[in-house]
Amino acid sequence: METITIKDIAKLCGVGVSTVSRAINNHPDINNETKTMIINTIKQYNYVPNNSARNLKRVEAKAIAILVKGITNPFFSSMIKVMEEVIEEKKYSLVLHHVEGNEDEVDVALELVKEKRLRGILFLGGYFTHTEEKLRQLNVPFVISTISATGCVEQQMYSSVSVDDFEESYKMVQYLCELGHRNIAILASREEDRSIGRLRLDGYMKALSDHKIPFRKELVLPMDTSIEEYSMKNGYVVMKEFLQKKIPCTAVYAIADSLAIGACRAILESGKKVPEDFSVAGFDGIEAARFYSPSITTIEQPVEDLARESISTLFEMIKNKNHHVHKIFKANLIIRESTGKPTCL
Amino acid sequence: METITIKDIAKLCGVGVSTVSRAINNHPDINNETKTMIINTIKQYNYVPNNSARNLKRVEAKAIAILVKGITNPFFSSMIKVMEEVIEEKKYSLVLHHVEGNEDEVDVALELVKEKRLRGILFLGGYFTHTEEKLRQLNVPFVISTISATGCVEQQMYSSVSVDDFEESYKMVQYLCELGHRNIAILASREEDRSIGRLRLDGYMKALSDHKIPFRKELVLPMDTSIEEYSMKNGYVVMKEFLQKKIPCTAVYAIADSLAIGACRAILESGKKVPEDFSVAGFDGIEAARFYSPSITTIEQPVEDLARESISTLFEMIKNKNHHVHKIFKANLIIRESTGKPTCL
DNA sequence: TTGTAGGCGTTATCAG
DNA sequence: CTGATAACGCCTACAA
Repeated sequence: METITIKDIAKLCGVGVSTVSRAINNHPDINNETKTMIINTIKQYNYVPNNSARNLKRVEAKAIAILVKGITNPFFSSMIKVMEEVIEEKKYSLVLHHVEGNEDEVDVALELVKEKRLRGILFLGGYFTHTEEKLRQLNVPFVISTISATGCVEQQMYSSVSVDDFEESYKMVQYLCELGHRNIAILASREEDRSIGRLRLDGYMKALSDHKIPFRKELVLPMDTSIEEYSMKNGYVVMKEFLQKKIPCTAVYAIADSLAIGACRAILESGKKVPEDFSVAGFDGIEAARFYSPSITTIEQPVEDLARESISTLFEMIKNKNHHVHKIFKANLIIRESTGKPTCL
Repeated sequence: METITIKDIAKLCGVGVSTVSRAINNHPDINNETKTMIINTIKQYNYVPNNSARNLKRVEAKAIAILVKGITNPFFSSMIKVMEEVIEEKKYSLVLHHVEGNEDEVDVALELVKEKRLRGILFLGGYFTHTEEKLRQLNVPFVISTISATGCVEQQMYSSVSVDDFEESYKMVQYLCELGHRNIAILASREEDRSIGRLRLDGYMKALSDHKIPFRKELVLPMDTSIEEYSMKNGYVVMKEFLQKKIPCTAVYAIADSLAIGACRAILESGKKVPEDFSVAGFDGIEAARFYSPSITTIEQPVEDLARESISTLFEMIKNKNHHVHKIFKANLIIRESTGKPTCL
């Protein structure tokens, strides 16, 4: 019961291996009868072609990969779902690959390109601060989705699709300011973060300054590095600690919905109410924010648009190597129950 | 700038390919100087070995795969995290592979085994109603995690690790009964479900009957098949529809926390309260259930135990082909804010 | 310690 | 329409 190969099938059918190959791959030049005959024996003997051998030989597969850093993120899940559909429509095969926290997504990509003969790559999540040299090695088209192009590398090399994290963050904080809040805490990312977390923090700072509200460091609450990033628990723990300090504050803006939910819980447990005592706002527009109670005011990213545009941009790049775009989508401020005017003016 | 291979490196270094291979794979029989020299040129030319070629040649890699059906499920995410750690400790490499909704997990496994020369497989999620014949083809050890062994195939072929879905479900419904509830609705899976959804429903029915409560079909609310299974939205929509019927009912038991959260929201929006008007309970013990407000009473699956036992069982099977176990863990009933005595007796 | 040669399972090329 | 046969890129005897 050793592994059965294409040769075995060929022998069994009394034909050459190339004929079997043709049968498997739906090649046109093959007699219909021999084909069905071959297919039958394949079924009978449960023959499964070896993908490694295929990939090795094939010049270029019609395959693209999605590299996801942070598969837990429910926001990515919905993006992937849409992408899967589109890729299938295009008759491409999809390699969905998860990048672990300590891996370098570009290194992973480099390997995968060789292994699977990819035509293109889609990066989802991660920080994406890579040297130009490294990106250049990746000689297939790629688009960075969901991460604002921070402009640290040459933009002619790739495409990106995202919302304007700075701008949208500004929008949210502006909304809070206009409600009358002046002491707005922000649940932010770790201080070293140079990616979206940073941009969202910058948006917060700009909005404050435009509303003549002095920036106060003690209202910036970075995530706890000992707990999983962007988790509800992280928001909960950080908020709990903040509440103990009794720093005057009427609103909390979390740079992710999950953090906002955790923060709400911490507030409620401290005997305070949302939005009466604290307004709480999030970012992303995940399902849980909508069903939480109170439902969470958030910036809803246009998942469907982001996903579709990412994919179609990638296909465009595959067709035309010199094509590249940096597309920014508008997100929506969705006002829900968790925010309101400050009561304790 | 064509793809660079091991031959190129060999030529560049003025050595044979085997020497390069030895350098790459940390073989002992190699001069240290030549080795560092080779490693350097590899770095300089950004050479990356082709995994397809490697897999093709390798007899058996130290690799195991996790096949996940339903990567969205936050419960699986936490399991995977633990498994990753353990696998790394054991110096095995992990192939994490996502099975799409319409794919057959065993077919996928069959391909992967050949492609990657796997030593073992771990199945997470899915329904797992496969013919014995098909499972037999899979001639590497595998363990089914999280899914109760339904006993429809010979149990000597594989191992399984899970909680007793029937028993735990019974526990929850019993708790609700003992609180005094007699009209308990269940948010269940689709009717055709023969897997955990069915077992949890059976546990519900048994508990009712043991408490002399007649089973009433109108209190069984199957998920909406047009919406994603086990999503908050599904729970929300189904519950909303149920509430409109005004069927007498004081408690809702959802077979997943996500459904419970959606249901809570529907109840709250209808102007009723949890737990005063409706007690709501879930199953799984996901993070969101803990941070929701009201926090959700649930059956918490022992994630860490399940994950560790799954992996160690698999390694045991790899060592000893005849080894197999069907391990059942106890889960914990966690009583939180969403349940209480019925007020409208 | 190092190099040469053969083969892993496919597909592509090119004669028949 | 079909069948040899040569790659694909790497690893591993085996010989040196």
